[in-house]
Amino acid sequence: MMFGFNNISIDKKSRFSFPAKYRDAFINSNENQIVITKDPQYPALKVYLGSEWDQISTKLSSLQGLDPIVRNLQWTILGNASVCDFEPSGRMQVLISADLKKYAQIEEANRICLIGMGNKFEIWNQENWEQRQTGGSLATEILDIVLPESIKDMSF
Amino acid sequence: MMFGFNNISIDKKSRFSFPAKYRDAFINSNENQIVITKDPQYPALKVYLGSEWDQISTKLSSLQGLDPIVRNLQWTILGNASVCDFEPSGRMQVLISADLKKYAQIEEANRICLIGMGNKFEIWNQENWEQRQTGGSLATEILDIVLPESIKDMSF
DNA sequence: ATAAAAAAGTGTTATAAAGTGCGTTAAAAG
DNA sequence: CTTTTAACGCACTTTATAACACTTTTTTAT
Repeated sequence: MMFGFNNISIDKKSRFSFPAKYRDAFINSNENQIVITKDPQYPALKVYLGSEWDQISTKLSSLQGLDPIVRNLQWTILGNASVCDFEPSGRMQVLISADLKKYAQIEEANRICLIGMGNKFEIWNQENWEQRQTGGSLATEILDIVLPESIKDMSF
Repeated sequence: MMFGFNNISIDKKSRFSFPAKYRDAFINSNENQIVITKDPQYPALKVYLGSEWDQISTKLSSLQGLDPIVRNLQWTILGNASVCDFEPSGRMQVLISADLKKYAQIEEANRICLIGMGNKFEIWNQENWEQRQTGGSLATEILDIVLPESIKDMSF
């Protein structure tokens, strides 16, 4: 399990490296892939370990896509996923694509917030994160989703 | 069980050590990890033993994150947790990260209040603690949370 | 269509900062 | 007075990041 707040840098080529404290967790769970995709509610990114992603993506893609909310979630989460090969014993570096950077509004910044949420991470633009944590609301956030039964038990 | 009030020092590298009186309790419960995170209501920190943390974090991360109140709690508690390896037979020293120090308003102080609450501890800035104990209210405290059913039975 | 140039991606190294461990001194407790 | 505990200082280790070099891919111009 990976927890905690990290303010880290992204280099000129849009790479960041996971803090060393997560290395053991990655090695123990034997991960060699990392998936970055859009957060469906906020201007932020989700980062899943390969095994976790397999479960989520399998379940999500099997749902009935005629429901508009489900379809939207499928588009957002599945349709923007970027799979990165990942070497836990190495530098644990990953690239953030231009699209995802744009979505999370971290285009010109060289720092991001990487938030360990247990079985996944979130990536935030620093200003957005601070605003959100101090109670401010963000222009693009989507809160009033009425969830269909099929995904009420899923957590992304 | 660990109880009682302690006024202790933090060194230049932001480490503190648990008072020796808690050593037996740590050894008996066979803990080798300590988790420090934000208190969701007050400008203070919570300190959990590893086993206690496992329960809380597992439950909290399994909840439906599309609910904004749940998501906020997940951010605060999971997203700020700092897991420290911990040797109960040794110096019982742990590091407080810069972020957590800032949250608890203990940035420049070299003393903190460590309060044993049974199965967890709290860490307070001394002035805040005194003010709180004498009935004063604190600027950043958040009291008016309406909890969803899913977390009404949890205690943090 | 081909070659040159530019851009994007990958990997390595060096250095400053952050974190860790341990011995010594000072203070408190028995 | 002796023993234990807390606080401090120092040295060592690890980590993060910026800078640089190289490779691959894409774009541009002839």
